[in-house]
Amino acid sequence: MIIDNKKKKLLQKKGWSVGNAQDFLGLTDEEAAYIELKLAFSRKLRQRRTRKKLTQMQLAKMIQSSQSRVAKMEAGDPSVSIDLLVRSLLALGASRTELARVFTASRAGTAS
Amino acid sequence: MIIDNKKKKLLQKKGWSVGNAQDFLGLTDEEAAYIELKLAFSRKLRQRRTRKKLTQMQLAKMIQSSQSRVAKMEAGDPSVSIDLLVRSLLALGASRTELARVFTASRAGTAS
DNA sequence: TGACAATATATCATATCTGATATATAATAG
DNA sequence: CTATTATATATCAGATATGATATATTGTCA
Repeated sequence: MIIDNKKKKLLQKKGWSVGNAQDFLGLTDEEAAYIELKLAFSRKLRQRRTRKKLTQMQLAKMIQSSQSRVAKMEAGDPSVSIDLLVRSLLALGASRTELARVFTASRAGTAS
Repeated sequence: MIIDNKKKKLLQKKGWSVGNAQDFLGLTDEEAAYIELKLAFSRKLRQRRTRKKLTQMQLAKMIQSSQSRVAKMEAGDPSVSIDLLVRSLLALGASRTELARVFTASRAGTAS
């Protein structure tokens, strides 16, 4: 995803999580869906972590990572893979059902 | 995931997709869940592709990749990320709901 | 205000993933 | 059987992601 990363960074510069992504830059449907998905996982991660009253540092240790990377995960940084997000959520005890819900609840601002 | 890759390869050597993964090597719950998840995506990808009567070569072009990588994706090769699997599925037109179902239908042999 | 904890952002060496290529092994048709 | 097409497996250079580290920013409490 060479081009996408640039696009994604641009997206982040504006506070894009306000609305729904979809092509206000030249994003294809897949690209938009993929980005939204990652952001949905980001939100879920922060939600899980804060609900458990864990600091980013504590979570970092749990998953053998660093505070800065946790911050990036929660910020939806382009340098973070879905793999890492999923593994982190699993480490936080997220169930399959909960992970599945992330997909259907992807639209920004969906509670849960 | 340094150690996991080795474990995963070992898992593949045996025809492990028969049963359910879970710690018959020293897998933690998260590790097992993560691996099963990836395999579930693999199965879904092949399903989507064959239903559309596409060859691996054709799919490869659709996602700017190579036939060999598609084969690896469908084989659940450790060198394939969830990101790539998800992006491929999106390119094949999979809906969010369909992706979500992958999570809950992860146990080997679940139809759909 | 200042001190302290939490989070954010930047950079970088190394690990991992990726597309490409080559080649091997099915699978199918003639 | 032998072509032909599809799929699998191996290797590798280049691309991307990762943990670590440093530092900046943002709380929060006294």
